[in-house]
Amino acid sequence: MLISSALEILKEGTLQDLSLRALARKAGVSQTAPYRHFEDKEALIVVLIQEGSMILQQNMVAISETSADPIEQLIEMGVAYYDFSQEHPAHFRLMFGGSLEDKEKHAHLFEQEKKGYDVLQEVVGNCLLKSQIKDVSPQMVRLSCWAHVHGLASLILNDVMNEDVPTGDNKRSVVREVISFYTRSIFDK
Amino acid sequence: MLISSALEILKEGTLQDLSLRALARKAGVSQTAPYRHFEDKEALIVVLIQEGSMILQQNMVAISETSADPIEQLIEMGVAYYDFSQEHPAHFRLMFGGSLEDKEKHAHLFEQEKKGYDVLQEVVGNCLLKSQIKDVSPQMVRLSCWAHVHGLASLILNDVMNEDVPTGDNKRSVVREVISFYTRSIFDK
DNA sequence: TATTTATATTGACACTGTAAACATTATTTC
DNA sequence: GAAATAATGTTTACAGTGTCAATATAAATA
Repeated sequence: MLISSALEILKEGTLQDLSLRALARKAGVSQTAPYRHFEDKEALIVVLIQEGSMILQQNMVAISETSADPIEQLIEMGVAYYDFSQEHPAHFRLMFGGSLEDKEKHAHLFEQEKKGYDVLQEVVGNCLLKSQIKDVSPQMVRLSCWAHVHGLASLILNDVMNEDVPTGDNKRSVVREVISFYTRSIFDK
Repeated sequence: MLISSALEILKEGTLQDLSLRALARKAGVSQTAPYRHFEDKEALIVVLIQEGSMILQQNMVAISETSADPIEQLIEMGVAYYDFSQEHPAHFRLMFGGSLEDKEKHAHLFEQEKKGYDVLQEVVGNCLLKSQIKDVSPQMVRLSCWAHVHGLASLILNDVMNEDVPTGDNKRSVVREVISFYTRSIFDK
């Protein structure tokens, strides 16, 4: 299918390397055939973003149900966010890399994102309740949480932190350690 | 000059819209003339990244000298990082958006980045000293700090957090608030 | 001045997005 | 089943792109 071909291309290349014509070639079809399925290239990207938002949101919800402790939930959601960035790097980059021209036009895309965001809201709220922190707005805290985990995922995905992040398998355990450190620092008293 | 023209184009467009030919047109010169100045498009991007790294590093160092308290330093450095992302969005995206094919080939680019990173290292080290935190690796903490601020800057730059981040001028004060909240949570006992 | 070097130009090739006109196939409706 | 309709595909074409090769000119140097 066209979409899976697109992901295949993005697996080892950037947005630049993704072309509707290459997709057509992969499908063994004429160059303009994909235009019967996507109005233009942006429409293809939109579909990919939708797909990615769906996967991410599902992962986050699923993870949030594996523990009763909100702080544990938050940590695992963070790790799940990182896992998503590693398992679906193309989706991740499209979703958060500013791939679209005018966000206004595609506001509906963020509906899905907002759902995952609401889950985060709830968990963060529970963490705050449990830890008797006052005088902070829950929105501010969830922004901080998301930013922390998002930055971690972004930096690692783009190979920016080679110095502090080891290569290979223990990368993930370092990520868990950092997220855990952050979360406990914020909420444990 | 070619570079400033490039930045002008990137000001209202993505990497896709930056073309050597458009640069040539802006300079009123033939389409292939820019190839006397840049071996290829990637070489242009490399120069832009170098420039960005320089600016960012200078800003960070300058800011770190305006206070004696390491925690204040760290907060101001975070805000400076955010300011950079807003004042030089094109540079920021190129530097951290995975614009280059093979990072290996351009390892020298990260020398500059490492310098800013060393400054961060030092400030974080001082924060840890002051706050008598034990049992954590300074590298892990600086990774967390950078990730937090980088995520914040990235999300805002890419319009992802419209819900929690107000539009306009008070955006910056929210950013300062979040960074301050984070830093104090981590280091103030 | 003569020679090297830096810069610019023209022309070409293989890509890309995308539009228009046309052809084929599949699906639905009678 | 036959006819009409919708979905899909093809060919051709245009403008824009990165980039190379060959050529010309201007600037700097010997």
